[in-house]
Amino acid sequence: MSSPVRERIMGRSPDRHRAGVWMYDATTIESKWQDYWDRNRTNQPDLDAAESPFYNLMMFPYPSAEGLHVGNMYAFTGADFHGRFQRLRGNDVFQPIGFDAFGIHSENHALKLNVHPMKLIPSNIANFTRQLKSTGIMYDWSHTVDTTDPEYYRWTQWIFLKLYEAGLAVKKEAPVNWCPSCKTVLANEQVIAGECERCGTLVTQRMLSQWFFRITEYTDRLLANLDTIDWSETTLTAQRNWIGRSEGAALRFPVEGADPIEVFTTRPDTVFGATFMVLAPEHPVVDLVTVPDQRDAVERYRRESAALDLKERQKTDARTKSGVFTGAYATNPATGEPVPIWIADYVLMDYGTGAIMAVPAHDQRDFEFAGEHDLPVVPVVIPADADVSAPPAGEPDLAAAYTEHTENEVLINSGDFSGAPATEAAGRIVDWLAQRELAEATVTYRLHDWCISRQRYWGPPIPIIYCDDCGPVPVPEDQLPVVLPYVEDFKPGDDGVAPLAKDRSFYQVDCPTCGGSARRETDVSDTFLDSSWYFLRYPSADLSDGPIDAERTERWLPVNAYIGGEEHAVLHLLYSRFITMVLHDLGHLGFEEPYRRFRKHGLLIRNGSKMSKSRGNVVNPDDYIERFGADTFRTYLMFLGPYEEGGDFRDEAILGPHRFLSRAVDAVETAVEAGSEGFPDPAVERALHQAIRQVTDDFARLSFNTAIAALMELLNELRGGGRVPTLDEVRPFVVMLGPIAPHAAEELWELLGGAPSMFDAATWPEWDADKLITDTVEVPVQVNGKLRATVTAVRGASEEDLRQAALSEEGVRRHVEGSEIIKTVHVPDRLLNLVVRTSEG
RNA sequence: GCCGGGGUGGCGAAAUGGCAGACGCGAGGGACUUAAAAUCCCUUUGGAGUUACCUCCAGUGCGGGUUCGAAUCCCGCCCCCGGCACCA
Repeated sequence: MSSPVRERIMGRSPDRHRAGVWMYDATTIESKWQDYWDRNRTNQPDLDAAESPFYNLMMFPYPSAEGLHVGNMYAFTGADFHGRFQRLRGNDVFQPIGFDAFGIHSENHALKLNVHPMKLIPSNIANFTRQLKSTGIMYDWSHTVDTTDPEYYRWTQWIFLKLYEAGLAVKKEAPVNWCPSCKTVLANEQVIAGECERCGTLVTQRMLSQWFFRITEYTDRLLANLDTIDWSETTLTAQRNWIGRSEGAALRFPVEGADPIEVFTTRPDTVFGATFMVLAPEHPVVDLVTVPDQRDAVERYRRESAALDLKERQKTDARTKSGVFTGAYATNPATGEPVPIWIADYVLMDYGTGAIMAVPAHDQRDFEFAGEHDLPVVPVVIPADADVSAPPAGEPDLAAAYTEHTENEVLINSGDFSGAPATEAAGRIVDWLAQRELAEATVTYRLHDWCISRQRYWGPPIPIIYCDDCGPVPVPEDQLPVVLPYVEDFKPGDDGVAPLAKDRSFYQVDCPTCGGSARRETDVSDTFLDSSWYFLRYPSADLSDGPIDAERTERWLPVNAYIGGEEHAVLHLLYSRFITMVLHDLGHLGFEEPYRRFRKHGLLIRNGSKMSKSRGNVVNPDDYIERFGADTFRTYLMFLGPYEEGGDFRDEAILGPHRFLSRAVDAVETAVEAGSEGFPDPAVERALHQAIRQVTDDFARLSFNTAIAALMELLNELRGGGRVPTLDEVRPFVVMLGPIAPHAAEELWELLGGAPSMFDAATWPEWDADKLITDTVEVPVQVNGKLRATVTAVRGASEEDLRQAALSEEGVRRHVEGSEIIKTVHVPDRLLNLVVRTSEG
């Protein structure tokens, strides 16, 4: 009762009944070990000499003013379980953290609070740091990254210059997504269903001169390399879909007064059914071909569609497709027939060639358009089993004309190709047209170049100077960083001019080349550029004369394990792959894929929807950590459900993990008091080895909920029937508890006489296959696949022995009597199934 | 509409071709206690029959199929969640 051991751990304090539940003194233990780790640099691997480096990365947070929320912590805790597991397995684990603190997100928040981001961000970071340190996550705080630190973004700017030198950063006038509320350009990836990702405002289109990274130069590699990296399958699929490779053909439709109009199609086999063409309203050919009579109507339509915001343009009822005839005709390259040229806003200028051949019989949208504007519909593909000899004639039946593309189709109404299978005809038609230079096989991608210009304040200035005489001049490397100046009025203007354009002392400079008067670029770069290389910086965060140290990078990268949210599957994860590839090609990196392994974690659900700030259902972890301790909260979060699928946050369930840890402490304390050693009980020893096998496998595949369940089961076994476990029994248990509840595990490890820190001293237990084997096994016996009995048999018992044992069971006999056993299925030591047929039946 | 992930007790879940519901929450009962809390023990899918014990039937969103055997594999639906969306 009052043994020194108990005094020591529990302190016999009134605190033992916290949260209405008995518990060990988590507060004291957790601060004790956090101090210990800090003082002894426990979490700082030797970056220059580690022999078994393991880079365990998690997605760094944006430090919001609300602080760390449980969703962040869920992500980090899973990654920490994995990192600590790797550490106990003998690896030198580098697990850094940082802050993605630039960007519209932060800036908007500063605007809302009316606090300058240069004041707000540091205090947010301080708060995040405090919270993160309370979670017991194994961060190396000596190598953090803050993207707003000039010593960091100096190298972000350096990367821009490298791309510029390589011709991969170009300025071009382009229609861009414009958010009227955020007053800035958005990348396609930031437009969600026609709305701004940040504020939900409807996005409009504008023409602006912008800096683009030519990521489209890398599409093939970005796609092909996906087959070589070990990532969550769903993430790979998301990236493949985003890159959006589609194979097809470019077909040219000759037209008078202009070059032939090129279209892209994935179905060249349907070209005989192309009865009209549709161009995007902005398409340059429109000006050349529109007949005088139609000019007014065309101009009006163009103005109308330009004024529509994206959302409006997209949600237009599909059955009322607007459009205007240009009065001009092109020639269908296959039929030689004239086809009318229309413009319509359902054709997008920035996909394919901005023009389509319309095949109304076989495309839903073209069909609707034809119906709306009374255009001819000619079916050219029918199922192979349909009646080819009787093609539809006379008035086209619009409702019937539309057919889905299916396998086993053949062509009709297609000249010499009629009767040919559609898939095969596609290639032949392209070849046939190619002979007359009217077609070629091509590939089109959905992926666009990456617009990195932002007409905002809170980002790294783009390091370019415009000189009247020399043109755009890159800022010389030795003049980096181009420091973001303090600007009192950092609000964006709605004229598309960045806040920095109001600061003459910033933009007025001499040309670095000719010395003449020049003007700095006043746009800043996209936040995704900041985060596209942060993981490269971590190991070299203490380096000031370069972005990365070659030797350290060689030792630690590529990243061994990256864990993060699926929401970044197509943004950050694509951009960072691209930047890594470019730096590789420019000779700065020895690898071209940044993350060897990526696993997405699931979403935390609360009240039926995902936990996010925009849904207002976020939970702050501070209260839980204070009431139950970080160890309990960590265990609870990972016990909710499968880590890769997410979980339902219901806090009443936290008592389970809480009791588990309290019982674990109690078990080790009683073991130390009793002081017994060895493995006196074979059943318990077997349970221990089973648990080691299960927990080891589960940690390796991030199945944390089942790993915790296995340890709970083991603990129940160790304490079953009031049993006092031995020291040898609890030792491996404590080690396996390490990744889950590191503070408690350290305390118990020390109590067991181990040298701190356990993460240096302890080794992960091994399971012994011999110890798992029992002399006898319980074999389920089925009759016709239904369980009828379980028989105890010696391991490796023969089918005949099992059969005899089974037939002596009352429950089996009842179902076999009066029937004939026609077959026996025997899975050694696992199952016996007797298949019977009723004799009288 | 398209892509991805799901649907199993009152709840979170486990089991990936071989004993469905491990582990935990909640609930009910009991022990301890003056009492409460905490702790410990038992019960907990539904139905039926026998009530020491146990037996039978049904059951993993719905309908089919493959198999000696299906939550798991195949086909066709329905519903929920997340993402994308006139992508030619």
